Amino acid sequence: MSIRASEVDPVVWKAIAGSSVEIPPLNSPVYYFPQGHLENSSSTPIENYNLSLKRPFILCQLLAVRFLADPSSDQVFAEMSLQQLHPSWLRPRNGDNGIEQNDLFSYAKILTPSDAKNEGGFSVPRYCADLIFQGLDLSIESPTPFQNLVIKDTFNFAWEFRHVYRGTPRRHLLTTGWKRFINSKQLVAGDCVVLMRKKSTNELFIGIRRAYLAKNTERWNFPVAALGYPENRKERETKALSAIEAAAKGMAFDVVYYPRAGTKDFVVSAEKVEDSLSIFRNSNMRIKMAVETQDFSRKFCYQGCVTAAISPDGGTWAASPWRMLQVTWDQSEIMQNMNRVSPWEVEYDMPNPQLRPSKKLKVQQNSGTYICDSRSRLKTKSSNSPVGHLDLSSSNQSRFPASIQGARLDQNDSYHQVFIDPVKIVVQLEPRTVSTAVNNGNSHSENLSPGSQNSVHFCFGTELVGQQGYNSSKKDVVKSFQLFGSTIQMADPVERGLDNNNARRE
Amino acid sequence: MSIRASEVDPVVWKAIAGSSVEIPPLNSPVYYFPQGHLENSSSTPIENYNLSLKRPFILCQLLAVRFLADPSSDQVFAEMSLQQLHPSWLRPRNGDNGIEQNDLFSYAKILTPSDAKNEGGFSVPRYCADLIFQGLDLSIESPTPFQNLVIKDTFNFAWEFRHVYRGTPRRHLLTTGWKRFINSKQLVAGDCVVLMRKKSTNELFIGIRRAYLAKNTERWNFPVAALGYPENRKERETKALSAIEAAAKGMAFDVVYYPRAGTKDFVVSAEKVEDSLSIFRNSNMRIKMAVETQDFSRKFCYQGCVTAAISPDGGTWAASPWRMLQVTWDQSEIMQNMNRVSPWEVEYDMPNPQLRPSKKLKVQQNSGTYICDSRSRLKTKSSNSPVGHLDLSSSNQSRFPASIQGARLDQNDSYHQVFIDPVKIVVQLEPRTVSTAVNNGNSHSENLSPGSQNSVHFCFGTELVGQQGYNSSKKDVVKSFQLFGSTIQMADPVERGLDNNNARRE
DNA sequence: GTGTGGGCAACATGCCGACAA
DNA sequence: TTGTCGGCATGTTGCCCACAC
Repeated sequence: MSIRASEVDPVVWKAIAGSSVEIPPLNSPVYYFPQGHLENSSSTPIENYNLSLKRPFILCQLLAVRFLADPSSDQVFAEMSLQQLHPSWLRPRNGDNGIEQNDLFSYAKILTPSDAKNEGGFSVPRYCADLIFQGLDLSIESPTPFQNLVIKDTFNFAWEFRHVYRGTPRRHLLTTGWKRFINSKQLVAGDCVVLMRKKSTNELFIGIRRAYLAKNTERWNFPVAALGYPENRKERETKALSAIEAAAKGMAFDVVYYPRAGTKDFVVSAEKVEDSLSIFRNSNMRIKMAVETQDFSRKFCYQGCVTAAISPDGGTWAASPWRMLQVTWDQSEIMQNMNRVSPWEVEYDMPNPQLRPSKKLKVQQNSGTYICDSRSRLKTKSSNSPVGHLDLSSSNQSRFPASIQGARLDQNDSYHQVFIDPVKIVVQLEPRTVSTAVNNGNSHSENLSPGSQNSVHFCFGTELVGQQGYNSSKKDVVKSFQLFGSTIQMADPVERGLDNNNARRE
Repeated sequence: MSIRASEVDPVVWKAIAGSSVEIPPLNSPVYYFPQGHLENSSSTPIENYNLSLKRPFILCQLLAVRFLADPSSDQVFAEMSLQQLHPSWLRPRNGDNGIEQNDLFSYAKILTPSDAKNEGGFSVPRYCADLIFQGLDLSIESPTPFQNLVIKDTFNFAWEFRHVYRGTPRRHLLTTGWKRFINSKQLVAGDCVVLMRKKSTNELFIGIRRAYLAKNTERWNFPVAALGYPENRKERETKALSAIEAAAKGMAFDVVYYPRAGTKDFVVSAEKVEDSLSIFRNSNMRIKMAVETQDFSRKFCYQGCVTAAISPDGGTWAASPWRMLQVTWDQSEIMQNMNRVSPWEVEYDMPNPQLRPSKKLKVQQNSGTYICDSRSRLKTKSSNSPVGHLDLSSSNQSRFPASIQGARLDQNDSYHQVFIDPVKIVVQLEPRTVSTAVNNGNSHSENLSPGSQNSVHFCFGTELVGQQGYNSSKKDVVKSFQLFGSTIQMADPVERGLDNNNARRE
């Protein structure tokens, strides 16, 4: 596939991929989530894989990114080279992956039936014309002033369109050349075209993003070699599995990432993940999530309520934060397939802005030491313990004071215990003590008793870690492990029914 | 593929496949040539396979035939079920494989550029119209008398064509509907359409045979799933190889046969093969071969001269008669890719008709005993000797008197020795003594000396077998084996340069 | 401001006899 | 007899404005 794929200007790539896609900066530390990789590459449910991974996430360095487009489907995708990160290997940050510069205007429009009809042209919204076709001479006299535009696609193939500004009232239209374009690209109503103009050169670009929202429609018969075609799923799955295998061994590996509706970025900035996991949260906590509008040109914030944190209690994905949060959305009909999200996808509604960890605060706090970063990163790689898939050791507890300090600076001074029911595999969030922090006021389930459900304890926040570390007295029944700066306790399932406070700790 | 393939009326199938295709009668004994199977299924040169077969041909019984068409390419092909034949298993002959009945008129025409042009119609040759569209009312008054014809394709899909008889001078044309047909079938100039009418029902049929003569043209980009598409070659090759494996073990096996230019039938009537190999021949012998005209509706006889019999002197295909004869054709420019043919494909020019073994003579001779058949068939299966790929034993010499008698009745009383050069892998035919038979008069190379080339001796004719059998005195250097009623001597390569008569025999 | 429909002109398709090989 | 060409009728494409939401 690499042979056939074509390089795309990163800025153009990003505009086509959409605003919800985030490619971390080159050489930055990232978390690689095999679960997300499989979701993105395959149609097999995650549960059906029998992998043996030490942990469900791998801290990596993003060594290289290639921004590509698949000629057969005209869809953009990315290849990323990753390697498991050892802090001593960390290369100097070079934040430029090519898509940060702001040299591009872009406008996305979902094709209307009229746009996609075989006879007609393309109706250019006024805002789009002003933004992209700026500088056209519209004063040419009748009849039908027009000029031809040359717009390049992701393969640098130039398409010529006749642009007219006519009708009563006047409007912008692309006529001659448009039919050839939609036929050639096999576009139908509902697909999205992205019109772009590079500020510096005034070059015009056009990209397309097909409407793959409904997976089981006939649209999947379209020869989208790299995307949904069943024949290629197997191949992609195989690739993903061998990437995971290489990743687990610490070898450098390549992943292919297809931005498309329904799947998430599985290579996520380490900072983002750690921030999200170090933030205080509780059950029924109000959250919001920015979701792309249908034409993915803008984002819209949906609000909802965390009802549970769900994670398998065993197997490969045990205690994985991937899609950990179960959310009930206020507009549940719109957000039907968004019920499971990962912590770094959402923002927390904090009435008191002081409670929201800001990047600036973070930077101050970490200046010179990267306390928070090193804390969790060490956890993901320091363990040689063969017990299970995650670090189940307390070998890093000597670092906790630093992490506690870091957390305190974050003002996450309250902590919560999370109880996993090993049968339902549901983690219940329950607020515990509140020390210095102001509660967010939405925890109306504060007294909800997990009573009969506790067996594995997820502990968010950091004070708990310290307390656990120093308060633990019993052994051998409960396993504890480190997850992103939290100590996680795994109780023996037979202990189910015990009061939380009686859950044994190591 | 079988799932997608569609059954075709055997008579229609045969008309589309062409006159050079011969499917032996059901339950009849046939020879299966793995070489030919690979040629038909794959593009890999035969030499590159590393197979271990006891012999390069397998006597089988044709258990079943399915006449099919591939929906994606609209090409006909056949599936045959075969099983290695033990005489005791021979089922009663039931000669009806469905394609012997003569209930069909057919006419084939290669599409002209005008026929295939997107604008025009199809010009129906007068003979075709008389034969196929017989009974049309051509007396309808002007302007443009016409009537619509319904013609079914190989999938029983009915196409409607407007037939007109017009122009000055008058001619038959298919107009409306024709364009849709050629576009739908993706026909181009050079492809062939076969028009058919069933006599009994007056139903009309249409089949197509694509012009795959030039293999490395763009035409191979056409999605001919079952035929030339590289992706499917591998699959077909794998199927062929597993069929060969099963065949070698004596298990029943299925083969898929694609009639197409450049490859030959690889399941051939046993009688035909045996007849061809028991016929007297010599170097520079005049032969003729019936080759289909380009529209494969008729045959044309080309004449030529056998210059050599070529066969590998070792390996899987040692001494295989498949494409054994090297021929120089009188019209060499037309017959460019026909330089290698199998003996059963050609006829021998015999000025004296008494010398030509006729079927009637054969039947008389074999009545009740099938001497000739059982002779060669036993040879192909009687050996348990592990020495090499063919029978290298003399264990059947007790049967030779019968075979000699059979051969004598065939009046093949002269014999010839064939010398294989183990380096050039070329078998030279040389006439030896002529006893009762009249020479064909073309053997102007009678005195050509193979001198320095002899090492393996192919002996055609049967008297030689007897002579060899009784004259041999030396051992251990030369291996001899039975091939279709001939004893074949393999000399040690180091013996090259010896006079033929000194070649050691077992 | 923008989607859709009807009118209509320009264009493409494909049927025709003429002609020639 | 039949392949191909130019002519021309017919059907289709796609540009245009009007109108509606």
